[in-house]
Amino acid sequence: LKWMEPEKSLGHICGVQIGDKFKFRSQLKMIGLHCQLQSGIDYTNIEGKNLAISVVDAHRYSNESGSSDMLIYSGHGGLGFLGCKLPPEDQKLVRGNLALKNSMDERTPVRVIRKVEGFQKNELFVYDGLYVVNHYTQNRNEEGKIAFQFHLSRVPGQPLLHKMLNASC
Amino acid sequence: LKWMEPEKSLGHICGVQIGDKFKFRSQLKMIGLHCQLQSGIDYTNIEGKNLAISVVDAHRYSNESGSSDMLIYSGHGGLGFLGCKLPPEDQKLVRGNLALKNSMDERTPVRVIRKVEGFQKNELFVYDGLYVVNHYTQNRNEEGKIAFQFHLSRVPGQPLLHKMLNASC
DNA sequence: TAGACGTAGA
DNA sequence: TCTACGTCTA
Repeated sequence: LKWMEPEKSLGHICGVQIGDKFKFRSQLKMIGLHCQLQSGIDYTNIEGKNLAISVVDAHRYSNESGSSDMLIYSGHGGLGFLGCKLPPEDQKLVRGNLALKNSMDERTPVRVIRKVEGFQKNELFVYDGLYVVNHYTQNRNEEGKIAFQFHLSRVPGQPLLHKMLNASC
Repeated sequence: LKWMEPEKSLGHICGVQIGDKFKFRSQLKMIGLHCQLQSGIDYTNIEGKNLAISVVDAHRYSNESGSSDMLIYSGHGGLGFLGCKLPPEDQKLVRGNLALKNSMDERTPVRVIRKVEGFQKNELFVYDGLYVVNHYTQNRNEEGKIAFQFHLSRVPGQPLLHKMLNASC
């Protein structure tokens, strides 16, 4: 018996609800919510174009979350993650970054998973539902290197995450 | 129900035989053969002294295995593993390195697990039985940094590993 | 072959 | 907080 890789798809995953919690990235992969074990941006080829299907905000880059329905997600690459000892480089519009741009162009939904503080300092990954990429910026960071920021907004009409979290306490 | 960490102990593990194969480091940890997920040297405090209980040779450092009953195991640290992009440093006689020295002084056995090529390029971890640390050297490597090498020899009277591997093919 | 928002223990 | 002979995908 061989485990079948779940097919990568856009939008909600059958059986997974907003507020569902997971301890390990491997669990996100198992159920097909986010199929990358370490990479923050997951994407797949849909009709010849690479589209982002999910992102994990584990606070390893300097993301920002102004309000509960906004997320500013840093692009990958450039060795810009917090605590990296290697000299910084420019980020490039490739792989996950390019996929997020394509998702913006196509206005396709992106699943968002957030790492949150759980009971007794345990950290958990929580499914926060669907977002769309409104736009992205390409700036130079403090080290003078190119860095992307993708501005996501939560698709309206979904249950509020903090209410789901409180409900399950 | 909570999974109990196996107690770290010297010598053979009950139920594990020489030649037993494992795909993941997490499995070595589960059965208590080697309780570090990434670290190559596992050790524990026995009567006030840190003694090495197991090492994994995954060929990430420049180890040498002259014959089937010898193993020259590189110390950890100093960023000396193959492919490391950071500037090299001196290794220090701490943690795993110190534990291997202590094991030498006490002549206590050290379990050896080797990563080997399996069927169709699959790599596997194989239990190779008990070794003792005969001596260690402290040299300067090509970059002029201090590096340890621990010289282990296989405890006599154990089944030959290659015979066990052939037997299970 | 290299990159990647991991994970647990010291 | 930092280290560490991992593990998977592209």
